[in-house]
Amino acid sequence: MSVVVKKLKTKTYHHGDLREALIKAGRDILESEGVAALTLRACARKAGVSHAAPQYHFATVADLLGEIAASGFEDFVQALAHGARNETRPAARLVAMGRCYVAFAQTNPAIYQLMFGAKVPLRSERLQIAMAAAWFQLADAVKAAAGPDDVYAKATHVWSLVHGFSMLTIMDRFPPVVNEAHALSQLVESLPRAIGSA
Amino acid sequence: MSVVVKKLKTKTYHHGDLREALIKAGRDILESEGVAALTLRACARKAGVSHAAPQYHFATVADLLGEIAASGFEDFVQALAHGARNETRPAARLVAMGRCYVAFAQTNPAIYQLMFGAKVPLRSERLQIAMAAAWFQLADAVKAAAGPDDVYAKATHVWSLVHGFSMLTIMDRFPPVVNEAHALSQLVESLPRAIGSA
DNA sequence: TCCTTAACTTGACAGTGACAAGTTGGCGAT
DNA sequence: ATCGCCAACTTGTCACTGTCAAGTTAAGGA
Repeated sequence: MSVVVKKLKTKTYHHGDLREALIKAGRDILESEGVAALTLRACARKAGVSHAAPQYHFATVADLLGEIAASGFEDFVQALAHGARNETRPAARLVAMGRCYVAFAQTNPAIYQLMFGAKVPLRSERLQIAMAAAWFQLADAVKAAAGPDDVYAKATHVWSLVHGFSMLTIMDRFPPVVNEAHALSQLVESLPRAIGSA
Repeated sequence: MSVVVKKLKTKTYHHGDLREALIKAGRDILESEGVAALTLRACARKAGVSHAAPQYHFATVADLLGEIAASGFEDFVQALAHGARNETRPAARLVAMGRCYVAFAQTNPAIYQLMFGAKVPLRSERLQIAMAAAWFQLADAVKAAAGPDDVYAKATHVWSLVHGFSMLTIMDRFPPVVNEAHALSQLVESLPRAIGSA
């Protein structure tokens, strides 16, 4: 086994690469059991190590959660790019990106909740980079659709809108009178207009 | 003491009215120590009872949190009404309400996080009533400003926008390049336009 | 081959929510 | 008036959490 591990990784101590394995385990737990089950000891169990093993790689549980969230943000950035890849008109690109944003949140509610929840500190560098990438991707789409004037305020508007809708639907916070699919369409279609696009 | 209690409440057993005392204790903890410190046992300590006393009034910690959140929603509804009381023009009322919404969240981040967080279940009747009151207050303002067409989709839009902005600022999720005060002004001023108001 | 030390395990502790069993004291029935 | 019932509480315990401390293992350079 150590031979196999040696092949795959340079850092090949007892486990192989426990750090990444713990992050992967966390993502699996999130998907299968939800954010409430995402526990340091649960990650350790899933990775097949003792409950104190993570300590060596993550000073605190918050640090582990931060790295899991960072990995989620990386996927999120990919999803946003992928969702807008076919649209060439800037306004349509923005709409597609908005749709894609909400779709990611609704398809992966657990990781999305972690990413934007209070449990993860912002001190992870990997997290900050991935968050910034997501932000500037959105800001770029805004700039392309509405010009360089006041881009950040406009991007803040767009982000607030899609994030708010995503969270409220995930949490089931809208009353039954709301047709969420209809409201979503109205909402994303309004994005170019909201930022003063042509 | 039992005489005093008897005067104030009909349900005057050992404590007096532990149920409400626990909710009050929870709100105090939220304000002074934040949402992470809001624990069943912490509420019991603050109310001066044993750790298992809450069990009798709340089947589970989630039920207690739900009632605390409900009490927060009741204040929230008051704040929204109070914030818009001076504005007579429908569009200005909506803007004022939006500003007030964000102001409440930023002034009381802990209770706001609880109210819209994952820890509280929606099964509390008091919570549902207070949530519905907040929702319909906003929906009414929307209707007054933009007419009865598609009110719920428009209210969903407004709610998503102010909730998203509130949460993202509370959680400090915007990059430093964003001027939050400026973005907030742009955002709330856009509300009438966003719902097609005159 | 041995020795250092990174990477892990074991064990303990305080804190959590939940449950079970014992205690207290207010109030209705007599 | 007092007696007994039972709602409202306390005490004690359990499994689980994150964190720390101390012991163990094995990879890789000398």
